[in-house]
Amino acid sequence: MKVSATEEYGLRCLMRLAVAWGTGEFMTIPQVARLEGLSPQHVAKLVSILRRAGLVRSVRGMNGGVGLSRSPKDVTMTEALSALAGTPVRTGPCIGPSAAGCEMVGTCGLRNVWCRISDVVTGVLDGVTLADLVMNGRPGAAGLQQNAAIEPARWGSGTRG
Amino acid sequence: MKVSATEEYGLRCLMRLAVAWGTGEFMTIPQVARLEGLSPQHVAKLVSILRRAGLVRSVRGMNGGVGLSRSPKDVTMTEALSALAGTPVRTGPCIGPSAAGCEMVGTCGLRNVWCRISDVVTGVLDGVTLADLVMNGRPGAAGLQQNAAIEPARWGSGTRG
DNA sequence: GATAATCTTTATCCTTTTGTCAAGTATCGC
DNA sequence: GCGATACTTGACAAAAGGATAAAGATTATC
Repeated sequence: MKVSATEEYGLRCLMRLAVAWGTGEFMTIPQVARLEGLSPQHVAKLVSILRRAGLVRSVRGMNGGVGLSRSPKDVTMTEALSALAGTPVRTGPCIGPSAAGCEMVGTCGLRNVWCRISDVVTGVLDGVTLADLVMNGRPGAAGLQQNAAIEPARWGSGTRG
Repeated sequence: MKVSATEEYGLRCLMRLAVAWGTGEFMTIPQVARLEGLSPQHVAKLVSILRRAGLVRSVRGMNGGVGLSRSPKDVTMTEALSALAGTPVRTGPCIGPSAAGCEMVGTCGLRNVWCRISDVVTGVLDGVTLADLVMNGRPGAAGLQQNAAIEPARWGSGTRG
């Protein structure tokens, strides 16, 4: 069971935008890329996925940028992962060639476990918002804000969207 | 977050062997392959992983076969998935190129969530044995035994290992 | 000892996932 | 309008994971 790179990096980008939401609102893709150590094109691809899912808004042209389309407090990890991977937890029950011939549908013990796991994981993810991620449930979030300040958004005073 | 094919099929093979443990003890790789709709070579590879991990025992030569090395009641899904994938849950916290430059180690909200998820998933997996998987927690396991009877093990009377 | 049945191992191919490149489109400021 | 800045998109390359093929090693039976 594994978290894909797209999920991990996509969430990290969302966290950066969540920090920016509290400071200068929008960031540019190169800024996010630099902070995360990724190429701008890579971040652009992740952002485009998130934009199509409605989690991120973008403004093209000079002084453009990307930002969350709503408050970090209103975006759960379940939503974020669903956007990035289609569904937060992709388990069997019957993947691959044996699916068609699986004579155990409905009574499959393995399937039952996958369902339980999906439930408990979704339970955790539902309870965590982007705001929680950034605040980390404790005052340590100051460290995050510091990082954001390295490359402050330039449009802090503008109203956007 | 996703369960890999190796994990899914590996567990299914273990379930077949768990059923055989209660009937004729050992099965051949082609038998397991036929029941699961996989190629014998593919099953052989999965079995070899499980064998190296100590979960499966094999006997070469004529009348050989593969079987669990201990009772299905003593093998948890945590063990099985650890054998098949190195660790039951592979999440970040810091995967890929941004790992080295991650300035948030220790205070990373995302990492904390991954840890919580790993904990709850492991909690479920620890509580499920191969015997539970096969019995499905209810009397329906009869269906499984029927399937096993399609290709019964031939060495039911022999003592092995 | 020869043969057939069976597991073992290595190499190879295919598919999916990741990541990059390059061309395109939109906006602002002059 | 022109150029600089930024996002958008589709094609492509690299890497990882999944599946197959083929040759090898081992054992029971005759």
